Amino acid sequence: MFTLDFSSRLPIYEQLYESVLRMAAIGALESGESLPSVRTAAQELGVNPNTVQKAYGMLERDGVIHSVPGKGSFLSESETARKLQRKIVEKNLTETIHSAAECGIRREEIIAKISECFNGRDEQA
Amino acid sequence: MFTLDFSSRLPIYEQLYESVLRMAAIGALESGESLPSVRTAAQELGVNPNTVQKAYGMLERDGVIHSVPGKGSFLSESETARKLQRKIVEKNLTETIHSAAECGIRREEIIAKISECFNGRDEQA
Amino acid sequence: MFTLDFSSRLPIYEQLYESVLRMAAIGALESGESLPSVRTAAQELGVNPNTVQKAYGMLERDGVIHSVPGKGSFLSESETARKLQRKIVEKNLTETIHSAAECGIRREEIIAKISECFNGRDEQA
Amino acid sequence: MFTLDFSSRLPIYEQLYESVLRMAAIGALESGESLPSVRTAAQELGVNPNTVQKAYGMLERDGVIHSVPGKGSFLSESETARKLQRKIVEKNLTETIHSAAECGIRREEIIAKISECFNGRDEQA
DNA sequence: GTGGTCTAGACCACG
DNA sequence: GTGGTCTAGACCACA
Repeated sequence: MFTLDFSSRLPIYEQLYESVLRMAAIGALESGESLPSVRTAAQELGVNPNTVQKAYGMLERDGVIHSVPGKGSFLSESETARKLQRKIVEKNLTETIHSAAECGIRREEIIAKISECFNGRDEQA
Repeated sequence: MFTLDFSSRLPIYEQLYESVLRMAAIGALESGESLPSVRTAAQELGVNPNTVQKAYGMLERDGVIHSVPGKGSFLSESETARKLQRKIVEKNLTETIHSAAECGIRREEIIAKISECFNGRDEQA
Repeated sequence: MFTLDFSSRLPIYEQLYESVLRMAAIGALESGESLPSVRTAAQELGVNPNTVQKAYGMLERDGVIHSVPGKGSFLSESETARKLQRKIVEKNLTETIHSAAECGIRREEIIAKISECFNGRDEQA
Repeated sequence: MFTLDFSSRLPIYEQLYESVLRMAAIGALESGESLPSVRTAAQELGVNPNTVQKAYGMLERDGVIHSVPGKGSFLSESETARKLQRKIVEKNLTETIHSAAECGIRREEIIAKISECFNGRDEQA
């Protein structure tokens, strides 16, 4: 379901947060769809329920999901997820490009990198 | 001297590492130039000497600086710093662009962002 | 019939309790009027019968309704509901105003808020 | 230092959150002032460090405090706390007054309540 | 010493 | 069964 990298420096709960957000943003999860329960997710991912709870808590705080005690956790309007995800990615982009510019990477090189990354993607659209 | 942000989530030693690396990469520090001693830097930056020591240690490990016992720390070939910095920035760029592509940001939007960031820079070159 | 907000943090049974109490207090339900059966209400509201049972139980405990075995639940003297509701609201008011006063909100601001809330209400009375 | 009510329905971490926020909002804590460490606060309050951590985490997320690993937790601009506190209290006021209006409490009664609550307060100003 | 993450396991309220 | 809170205790990174 969700991907975790235990050797990463990023906390597990943050990875899970991003994982759910990303899936919601790209439409792999739909509005109102129910997420795996805290315990189920914990078991499947091999982590402690508290860790999942923390990730779900952050997602709820940010309006991406809403948890109903006794019922489960559900995706809120997927538009919320899309907007949030986009905001995060844009922030990352701006920061990264700035730091690239600062150390003398030329505009053309970045654009070349973009082409690399988009290889085989645009053709689908 | 070097820039630190104490409210950042990045460890101080890592910020210091990046700060020295960046200054070396853009030529603000020259090959062979001497760095402030661990104690001096610690005092000026208002941080623990251990923290400076750790940053210097990492820089030495990566060949950016070299310590001469009893004399201090000196910048190695600035070309080393430039290469390393470039490698890091390119890695960041690739990752960021990939994640942007993954969540549906279009190629044109990224290029637009680049133009924003480079505004007023290219003219200087 | 009754209003429930499933995304609220308040338990459903408590929302239902308040909803019935409010309707009784404002006269939308009259003395002796029969309430929907536990099962009917549960079905219409899309909640678990246990939940309705719990709300009804609390209302009966507080003398707002009374159940006649085999016949159903009926509103008691609506005066009871009014008094209870009033007691609750007054308690809330006192607490809220106190906490507002504690953190430096001025008397005039609260009175202004009251005018906002009563806009278009007093005229009806 | 901070007040907790273990018999309250409000979670401890939320009580602690509100307690710190209130003290910051009324100026009992000043900008930049250091808060008791997680462990210290936990011991003094007789709760688990994790509980304090959760409260501190929420305060940091809301910009009221900022935690520096290895150094401690510090109050951010106290203006942030004041604004947040005010926003919360105003929301409570509006809700409470609305519900009072809904069940037929008259404007004058609420104003009378205000006078009760402000007894002995305004004279200080 | 500090904050931060994670686990294991208990208990409660809700449905 | 569900989510939510809390505890106890471990471990890490940082200063």
